[in-house]
Amino acid sequence: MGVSDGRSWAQREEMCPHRLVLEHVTSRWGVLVLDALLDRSYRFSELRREIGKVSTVSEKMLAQTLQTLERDGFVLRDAKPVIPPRVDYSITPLGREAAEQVRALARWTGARMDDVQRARAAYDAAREATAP
Amino acid sequence: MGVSDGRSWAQREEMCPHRLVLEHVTSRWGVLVLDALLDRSYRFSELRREIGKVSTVSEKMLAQTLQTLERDGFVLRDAKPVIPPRVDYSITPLGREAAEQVRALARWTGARMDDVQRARAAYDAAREATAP
DNA sequence: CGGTATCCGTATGGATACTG
DNA sequence: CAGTATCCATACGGATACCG
Repeated sequence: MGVSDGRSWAQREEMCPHRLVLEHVTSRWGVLVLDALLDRSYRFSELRREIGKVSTVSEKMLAQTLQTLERDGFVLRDAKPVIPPRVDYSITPLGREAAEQVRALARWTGARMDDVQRARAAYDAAREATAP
Repeated sequence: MGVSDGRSWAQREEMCPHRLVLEHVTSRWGVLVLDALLDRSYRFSELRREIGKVSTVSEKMLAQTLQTLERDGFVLRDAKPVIPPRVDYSITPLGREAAEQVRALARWTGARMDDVQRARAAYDAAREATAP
């Protein structure tokens, strides 16, 4: 298992297995993929563009993320045997449960951002007073 | 902002701010710290040992994680001016809200592990059939 | 179009040593 | 004990090229 085996640390098998799954769904791109698929299914490039509205993702990382989520049973991959190729990604019932919780958490952070901002301002101010 | 400035990518300021906060609470060690502090407060090394039951964390990463969570207003740091030093970490009301959701998500993944395992087995079997 | 393969710079984070 | 500072291996992930 070398440097470029294409698997993130969150995909290798160590520690308790459910920690890994948690890492998958809360990973950088996992969150955005699940959130997008919660609303509707997407084709690969379409999904890349949708996610790109928030943060740019490379093809490699998107493919990797989708594979991981598919293997875990959260995402369904439907490759139509047509030319040009067409692959649709949708969320599974299991994935929906995960995605809803992830989205709830994301919404919560959004809603509490002002509290966080104030906490940060206070923290930074306190540090500036001690170490100017 | 160089190589060893001690801040993870999740701590640098890019993309929508609430994505950053989400990264903080769902980060590798953030999850474990919040989960531990949800039950009671801990001293630094005590917390390190507690988390170590699941996965070993370096002093550096634990300190970094605690600082980030403190700055976001999720964790309260109480440094007693005694010798030897004693620092207690506890969760704030805001942090509790986050931690409860994170714990719920963690519990969910634990509860659904058998579904995930089956999905993985099916996925792997399908791949083995195609590319033996 | 929807990927996979390869290369590669660099942020990430672990080990160690040191300090108050 | 509770950190900070430093060093450094590596895995993370972006860019590019190419294939079915």
